[in-house]
Amino acid sequence: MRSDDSFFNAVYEVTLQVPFGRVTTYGAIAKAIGSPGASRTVGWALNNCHTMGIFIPAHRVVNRNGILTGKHHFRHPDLMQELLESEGIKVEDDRIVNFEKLFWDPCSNLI
DNA sequence: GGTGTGACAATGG
DNA sequence: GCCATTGCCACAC
Repeated sequence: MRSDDSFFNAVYEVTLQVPFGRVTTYGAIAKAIGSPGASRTVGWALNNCHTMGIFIPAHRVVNRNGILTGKHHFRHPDLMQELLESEGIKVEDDRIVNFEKLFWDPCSNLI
């Protein structure tokens, strides 16, 4: 930390800016922060987010297939689906329903 | 400074 | 159309 947390911070910023009831992908976030190939590192950053002691709506972040890959990394595996359903997003078989419609591109909606 | 890993993505068979 | 492999970038040891 404190070395190049700009990358991590960028990931958190984008993730926090995901609108209510919307979801995005690791690749989209990576691209939005200027590293389209760092999709894996995005997940890494989110994993460190809880290590830092801050909360990130990672439940809105899924892989390009719309699958809740990292749900198991939450405090409770079901919490991810709970939050998504609470936002009006339907999750079936750990997958986002109407993922294409709910997909939010930070690069297009960035302020 | 090199190696391994990590919640992915894209391509090939 | 699905399974397996490689590639990306950044961080931890």
